[in-house]
Amino acid sequence: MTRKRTEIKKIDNLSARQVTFTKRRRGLIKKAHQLSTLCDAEIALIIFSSTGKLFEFSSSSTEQVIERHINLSSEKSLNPSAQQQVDDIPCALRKDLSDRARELRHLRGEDLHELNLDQLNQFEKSLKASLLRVSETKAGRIMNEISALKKKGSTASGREQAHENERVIYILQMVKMQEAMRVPRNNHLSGDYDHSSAYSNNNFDTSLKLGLPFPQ
Amino acid sequence: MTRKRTEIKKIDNLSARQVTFTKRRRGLIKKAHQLSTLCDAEIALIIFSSTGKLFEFSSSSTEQVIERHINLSSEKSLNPSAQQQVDDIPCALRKDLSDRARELRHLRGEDLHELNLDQLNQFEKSLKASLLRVSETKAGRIMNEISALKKKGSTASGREQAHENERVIYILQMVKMQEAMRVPRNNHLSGDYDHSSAYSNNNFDTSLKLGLPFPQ
DNA sequence: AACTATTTATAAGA
DNA sequence: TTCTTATAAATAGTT
Repeated sequence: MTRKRTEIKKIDNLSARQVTFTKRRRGLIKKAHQLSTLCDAEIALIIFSSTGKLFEFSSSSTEQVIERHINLSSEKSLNPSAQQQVDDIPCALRKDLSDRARELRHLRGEDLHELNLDQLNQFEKSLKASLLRVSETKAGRIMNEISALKKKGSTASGREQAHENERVIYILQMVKMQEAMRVPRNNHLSGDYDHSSAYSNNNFDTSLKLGLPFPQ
Repeated sequence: MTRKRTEIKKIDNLSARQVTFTKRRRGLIKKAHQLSTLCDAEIALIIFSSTGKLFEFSSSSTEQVIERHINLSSEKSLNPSAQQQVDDIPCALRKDLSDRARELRHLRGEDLHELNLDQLNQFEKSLKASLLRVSETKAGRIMNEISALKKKGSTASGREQAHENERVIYILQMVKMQEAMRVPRNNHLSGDYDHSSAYSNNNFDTSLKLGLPFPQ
């Protein structure tokens, strides 16, 4: 929407993504407010950033709009059990609990035998996505540390400098660690993998030798 | 916002209001979609027109976003007693639920800002451990497939062979995939996995060398 | 955090 | 309703 036409796909660069998120989030909430005012509409807008931070706008209260939405949905759904009474709630809760417990076990790498190969692959994918997020979060932290240091560095003097130097060394270690622990980005299942990235430092034997009478 | 600057207050004229509602509703949903795509955000947008008609947009499912919103709200509120029913059991359950929800969010790479750098490193470690287990599990599956084939191969004859070949190709793809999706070995900082898994039951005469992260 | 060149959204008119 | 168009508003890249 300016300087250049923007393609609508995930922004790779973390800081650019954060900036765009802030700008567009504000714009979106502003528009939501305008629509609710101009046209007397009831609106709830819930936004979770990729880091999990919550932003919301609501013309009345988010809970109220959610309730209205749920009421309408459950009216639509021909499932009367969805409207259980007090007695059923613990039951549903229990189900929820055990579902989550199961997912947790899997995410911790436990009971993986319950999953088939496709599910395992799916799972590996999402674990990698999580790792990527952790990396990004760490990278963000480290950048903040560095820019804070830079600022401070210009005003630091005398004995402060010593402590600061230690801090710099610590951060450099963090950066190295971050480098070393980076996970390859490609996680598509089929075809052409990018072996050029991130695999240069692995010390596994990657040769595949199968004594079967079939082409590799 | 054109031809004339628009004052943000309820539009008196009904048909003008309806026209504006339609236009701006579309615009808003478009923007919400763009934000969710560009910045990898999870968004739910619920719009009730003044006549009570529901319009909604959600990057995943509205219910999912609502649930996340509710979880976060109930976690934040330090007043659990207000949400509780007569029993203690639902209380404990609810607590359990939200604890697990929180851990799940972290494991999915959400809300990582809640963690400090050390916790992030810890977390990265456990994610990698999980990934390793997934790899191992997949490797085990693949090995089993191969040895099953081997056994069958000796007795297979004629037309069975064709189907079997397909199966082998499938497995080879799995093996390749396994290769490509492997995570680089952990480094000094994140530590020390136990690589002493008992994967030496190599009881078929075909030599299989997989770049698996444990000793053969 | 501010600027600005452009793109995008949209109010009014056809 | 749909399309057109003049203009307001949003915003990507830059500083």
